[in-house]
Amino acid sequence: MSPGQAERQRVRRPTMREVAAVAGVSLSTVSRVVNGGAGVKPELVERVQGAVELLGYRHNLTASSLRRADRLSATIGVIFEDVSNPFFGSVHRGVEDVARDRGVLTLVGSSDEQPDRERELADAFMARGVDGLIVASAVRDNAYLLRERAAGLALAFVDRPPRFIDADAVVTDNAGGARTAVEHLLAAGHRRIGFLGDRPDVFTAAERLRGYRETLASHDIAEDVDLVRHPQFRGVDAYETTAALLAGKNPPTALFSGQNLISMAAVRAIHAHGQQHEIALVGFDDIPMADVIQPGVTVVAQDPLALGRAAAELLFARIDGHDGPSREIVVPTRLVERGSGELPGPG
Amino acid sequence: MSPGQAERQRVRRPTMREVAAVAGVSLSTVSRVVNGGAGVKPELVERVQGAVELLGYRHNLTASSLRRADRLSATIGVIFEDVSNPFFGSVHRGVEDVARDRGVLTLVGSSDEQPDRERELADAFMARGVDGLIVASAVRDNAYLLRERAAGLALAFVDRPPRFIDADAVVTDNAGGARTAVEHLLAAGHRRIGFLGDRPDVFTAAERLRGYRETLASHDIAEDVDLVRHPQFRGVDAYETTAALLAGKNPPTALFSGQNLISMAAVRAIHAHGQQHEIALVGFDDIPMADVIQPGVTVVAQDPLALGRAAAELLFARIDGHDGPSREIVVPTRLVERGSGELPGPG
DNA sequence: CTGAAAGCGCTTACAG
DNA sequence: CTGAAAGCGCTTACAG
Repeated sequence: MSPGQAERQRVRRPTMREVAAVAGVSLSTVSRVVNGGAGVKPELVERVQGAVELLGYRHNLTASSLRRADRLSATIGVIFEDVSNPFFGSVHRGVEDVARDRGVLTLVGSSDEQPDRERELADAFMARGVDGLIVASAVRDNAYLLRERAAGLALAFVDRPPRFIDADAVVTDNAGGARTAVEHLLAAGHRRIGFLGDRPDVFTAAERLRGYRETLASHDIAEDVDLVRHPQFRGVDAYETTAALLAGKNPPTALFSGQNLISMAAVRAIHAHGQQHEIALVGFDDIPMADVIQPGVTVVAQDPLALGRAAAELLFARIDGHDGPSREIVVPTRLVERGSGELPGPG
Repeated sequence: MSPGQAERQRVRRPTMREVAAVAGVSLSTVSRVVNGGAGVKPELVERVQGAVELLGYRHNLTASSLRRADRLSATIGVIFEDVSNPFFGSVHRGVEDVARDRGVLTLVGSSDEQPDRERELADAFMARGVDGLIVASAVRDNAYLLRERAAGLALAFVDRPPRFIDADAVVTDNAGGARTAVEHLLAAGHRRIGFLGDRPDVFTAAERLRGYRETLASHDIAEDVDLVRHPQFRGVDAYETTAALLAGKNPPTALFSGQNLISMAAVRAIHAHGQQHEIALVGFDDIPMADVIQPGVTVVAQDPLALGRAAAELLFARIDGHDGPSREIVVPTRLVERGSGELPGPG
């Protein structure tokens, strides 16, 4: 039996009061020393530090922030669709890097694109007294956050802008990136370009679809509704959706896939049917190993790290008391030509 | 100007005391209702709930857990090497899934494999009163956690076992997986098999190297130290290390790469030199799009989701008071043959 | 510069 | 079944 584990319930963590007793000073003095020691005689500082060392005292930030004037917990909450999606993994890292410089920790949760789950997470974060919330929102209406914000919660949206609430946001230039992608395929001579993307009630998907449509329209190409597909579930279903699209009677010669997991499935499907040197493809958002696949997968890359960093910076500005009008930062995309997007069309 | 943001400092969140006043009951009764309402007259429950609704009262878990007997914060801390590494993204998701079923939230941080950063994170989590810690540790000596555990912190190690502290752990069968990989390459006729892996002071790297060595020894193949390389930095440097290894005077005919990011770099280097159909490769840990690359990348796959889930389950058992001896769960690997590992050797 | 006292928002014996 | 009181571990006016 592990003695440490067995004693879990018995041993108590020393308190400031006990440190004070050992150091022979008052509770107030210990608090002052623990919080930086401003205006405390060096001799007392030393005595308190000795007692802290001796007892193994650890500051209780929970009790501290409950009593402190600013009420800050040095903790923020982050809501993503799925922490195991590499895109959000990088956004997460961007947030963490900025938060870390401020000594702030991040609570993270996955909504799985379910509104109820998103609200539950927001509630749970609030109950734990987070100073702010960064959210890649999956709901149609973010008004549920109005009351929280009024109660002092700082807010920043990332990847998708807020709806029915005025708040800071950092988004990728989705429509612009989609235009770049489709223009690129048109320039290679394609006219029948398929679109694969999330349901359009996801903001990013709607924007990318809009960019696709606008570009076709500006080239006087009538939209063929049969070429626009929305896989219900990512991964397997996107694979089948791609396969079905390519097996249709009048298939596209090129594809624009509007999300990283969908792109991976589409690439897989095209390769499975041996059409990787015939069907052109441009994906929105970069995918791993895209340069090693033959042909290389051309993408309109996002900058998820920058998204996360910018969102955290906007959030901390609010936490610091900035109360100017809401800001929206649009992060540009970058076309990365690797081969699949440069396959010539029939035109 | 956004009115909500401007009023951040002015509006206060209603307290239980205010709810009590509005409902015309005592603070105690409000507390009882908020915590489930056991033993409170239905009529009072209703009145309290009405006041809660009216005022928009939100429970303050921070204050609650400070006063509660169990002291539980319903929050755990998780330390990874890097949250943007897809492997840890999946481990994270496994942890979250189990925690979510219990209403527990996760604080997450990246250590970047730096011992100081790991200790800082552990301190920061402790200061915020987490109920337990799941850690993929990067330090040589985890004794720094002894005092925390004695003070009641539940502990579970994931991906790497604890050192100098007796605690629960969930690890992949690293040596066994490495043996499988190297046996597979030997069976294909290879005798000169290179090893690419993290520095051996990382536990997983040492274990995989051990599996590699044991397998060679069991086949009476003398180790060639020139074939064992430890890229200092992942990514770019692993690429160059691979290129240098293959460009040597007596290069290997096969590679065993001991980590996902290193495998990606190795695949990239092999392809860049057009040797993807000559140099066999088996990677430890699966990599994205491995099935689409030509030839497909053979790997010994881990199950990161299972690692995360199991670690969370061990942790919650401790949080629930289980005080049996420490347990170690070893998660098996799975060989996934895709082509690169089946390229024949000269033997 | 230091300490005694009040109180952050809540839970929990205790008495009625 | 309900309420008044004490107190979780800390910070912060306030007085000395």
